[in-house]
Amino acid sequence: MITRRENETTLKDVAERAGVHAATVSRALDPARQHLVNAKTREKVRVVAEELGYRVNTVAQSLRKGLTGLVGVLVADVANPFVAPLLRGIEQEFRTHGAMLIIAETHDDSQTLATALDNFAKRRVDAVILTAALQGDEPQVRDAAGGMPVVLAVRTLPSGDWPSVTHDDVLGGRLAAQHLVDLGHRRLAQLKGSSRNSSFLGRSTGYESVMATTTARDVTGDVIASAPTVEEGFRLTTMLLERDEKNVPTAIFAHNDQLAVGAIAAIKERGLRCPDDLSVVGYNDSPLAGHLDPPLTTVRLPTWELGRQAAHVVIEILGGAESVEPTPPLPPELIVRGSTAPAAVDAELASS
Amino acid sequence: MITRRENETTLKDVAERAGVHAATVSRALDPARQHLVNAKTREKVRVVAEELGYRVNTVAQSLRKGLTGLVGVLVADVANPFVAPLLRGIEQEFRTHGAMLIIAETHDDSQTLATALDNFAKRRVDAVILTAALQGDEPQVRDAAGGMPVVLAVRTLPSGDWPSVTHDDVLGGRLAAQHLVDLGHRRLAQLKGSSRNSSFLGRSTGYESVMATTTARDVTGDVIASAPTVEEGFRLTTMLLERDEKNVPTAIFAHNDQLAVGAIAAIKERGLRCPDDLSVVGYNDSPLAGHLDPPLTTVRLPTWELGRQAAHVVIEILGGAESVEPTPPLPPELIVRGSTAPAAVDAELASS
DNA sequence: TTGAAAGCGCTACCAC
DNA sequence: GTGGTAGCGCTTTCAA
Repeated sequence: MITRRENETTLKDVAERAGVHAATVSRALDPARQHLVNAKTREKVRVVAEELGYRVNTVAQSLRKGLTGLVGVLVADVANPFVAPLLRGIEQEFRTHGAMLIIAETHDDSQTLATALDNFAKRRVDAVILTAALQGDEPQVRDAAGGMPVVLAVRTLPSGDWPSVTHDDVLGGRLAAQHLVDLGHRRLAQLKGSSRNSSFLGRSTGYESVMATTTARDVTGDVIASAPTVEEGFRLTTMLLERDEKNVPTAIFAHNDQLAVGAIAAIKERGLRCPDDLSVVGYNDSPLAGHLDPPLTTVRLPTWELGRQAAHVVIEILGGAESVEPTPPLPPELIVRGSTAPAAVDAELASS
Repeated sequence: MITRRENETTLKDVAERAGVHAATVSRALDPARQHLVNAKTREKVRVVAEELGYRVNTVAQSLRKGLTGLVGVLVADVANPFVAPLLRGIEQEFRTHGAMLIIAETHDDSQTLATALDNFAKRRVDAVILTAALQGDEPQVRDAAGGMPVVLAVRTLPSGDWPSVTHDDVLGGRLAAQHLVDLGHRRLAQLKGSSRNSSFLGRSTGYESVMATTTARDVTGDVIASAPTVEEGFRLTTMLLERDEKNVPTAIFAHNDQLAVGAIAAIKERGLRCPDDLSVVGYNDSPLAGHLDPPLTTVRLPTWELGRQAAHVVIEILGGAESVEPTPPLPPELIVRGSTAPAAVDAELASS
């Protein structure tokens, strides 16, 4: 049996002790309405409230106002390194508005996503920031969201039904591919994440757009990581390295740092060296990326800023904005470190 | 102006359409009370509720029941690598109870901690899991917590006023120190975090208990990291290496992986090698620790399990348990990798 | 400037 | 097995 909290000081208690009506206390304590109250009364109320250790009951307030000051944030995986800065950005932006964040994870499962959204809806969160949308989730989001405002962050959805704030993953993919091509690599491959995830899809698109305009070959084939993990990076790279020589890449663009780390491990395992034999580019600039062996060349994202912008869009919507201006995708930055190097003299090239 | 949500389907709407009383709908829809309702009525209500897309209003429910199903989790820093598994453990344990987590950060600032607790209290969370307590925060916690149950996790407080679930940091410190001593190191040093943080304090205690029983020397001195970051690890280690030769350690126990990474960077910067010249042990087994250069020897914590246990204690308290049995500290595990090696033949030793 | 009354949506209790 | 009533703690009219 769960026991309910007892003996809480209520508005009425304060009112009685201060010798005024509850409504007056309510007004006196609300910064937005204190001016309606006589300065003396206001002070009296403040003092009594203090004495009694009064604390508003946000639950009652929410019921009455129809607003909870709660924003639901849905992430695929709290352990993902970009989640922390994202949450910080969101929190920062909401801090002045007194909103708090309620967080749930989807683990990239549509059913879990639907359930989480439903829970948010029952709790009457004022809005949802959804960072875990996968292509195909539209019906779940539409149904479960009901009347709640939803803002897509990090990952977007093709339908365009919801405002979204994203990184420019196409640019990130281009930056990575161009860097490798510029280093003289002639056979490149991607370690791709699921294309239902718009971030990964964008990275592929960017990479491919570069490959389309060079004479370097894309030897990726149709490999896709079943999950963007170190283990998958290792497995897929091992497969790439086992191909006949003409189809082994000399440079790999991994869709995130974990895949990249797995790739490097596979390269070493095979007795090859990174970057001497193969170059590897990661994505996300995870916390210790610069201290890996070798230090990882990767793409850095302004995720904190993205969080702020997503929160800002929410604030606009809640403020009654008819339509929010589309936010341009935030540009990433290539961080060149030790895992990429000029291509070794290449048989294919030499024979031409 | 913030607009309030309109046109929500309420219990009453469902009741009218189903031709029954609201109270009946309430009973029919609550798994715990459906048995009080005639099967036919129950089904009828279910169907109508479905049709109308009815969703309980948890806010009203909470007000009435005096229970929100919300648990506040206070962390020092969401980016800390152990936060993710901790949250998962907590969430996992609460999932069946339908509770959700509301999260706030303290950045190790007492004022921020007090404010966050106050916000939790206003929102009438059912309990707080506090992972960010620092020695000296007792008054803030006592005041701000008011009537809320508080469970200390990860970090504990000397006063013993609150139940707490922790890792066995003393053991962790001993494991690290013993490992280095066993490798033959004769001059060891710690990279210590603030002793107001019980985790760091425990690690020191463990380390010192080992040092007290060997002939190896502790050359730590009174250096303490102002923050447990890579930069501080670098700065402090540089200082250690600049000392006269007899006081330069050949092995370093860093209170977390970031400090360890900074230490390794400083060692390299000075033209020395890890582990050939100096061994380094970290703490936490951060995600990419095994892929650093060199792979980091570190202490792994069962943080997921800790989260589960903390949540479990909360559930017991909410269940009305008079007193909860103290939870024994969870044992960590030493993960030996490449950053530690036998001590080089030592001048001090050779001359003896 | 303050008070009184109503009601947000729900559930506990008591009648029937 | 079901209905009625009251009330959780607050804010918002409206009236004085």
